Amino acid sequence: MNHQIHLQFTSKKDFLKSYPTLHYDVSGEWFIVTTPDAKVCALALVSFPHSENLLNRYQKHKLVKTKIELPFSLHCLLAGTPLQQQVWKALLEIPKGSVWSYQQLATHVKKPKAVRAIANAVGANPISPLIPCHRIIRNNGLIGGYYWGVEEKLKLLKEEGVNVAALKKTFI
DNA sequence: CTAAATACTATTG
DNA sequence: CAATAGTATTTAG
Repeated sequence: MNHQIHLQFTSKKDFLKSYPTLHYDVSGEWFIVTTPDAKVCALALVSFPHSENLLNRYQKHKLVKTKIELPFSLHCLLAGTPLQQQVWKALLEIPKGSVWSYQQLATHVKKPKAVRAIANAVGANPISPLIPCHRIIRNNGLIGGYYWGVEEKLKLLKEEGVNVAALKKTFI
């Protein structure tokens, strides 16, 4: 997945106003939602357990099944609350191979006590394949939740060279 | 506006 | 360990 990523943020309200209609399709292993002008709004693996839930999120929009091909350069348009946008941007700054706790992430966005809300924002991100949300773990070394399952999360971390065993010192 | 919910954390027993 | 209260923010009603 060596795509080039352009991120663009918008509020949910504006998003609905600007794009009452969305396109979606399954392209290869990707389940993909875009705007009519080919900006990616959501991306998930088709193996995603609740891929219909993803569409649920856009229930206020008109959803049209269209043939979509995944371009090399991804222009993403993410609709979210200010906090979510902040969190998602911060996630992209996490260097490969390192893991952050929710606490660190919260501190990074200057809201050290909002960990719980931050966790919410992390989980709400619609393009988990692009945003390294798997690099976030709980403070005590436990692996928190993951949309695609904890196993997948661990696998991704391992591939990035993270010493997973050291993380779960108190786990299992 | 209010109440419920949260992919968390720190503090108890 | 487990239960619980506490925290900030989003969502739903």
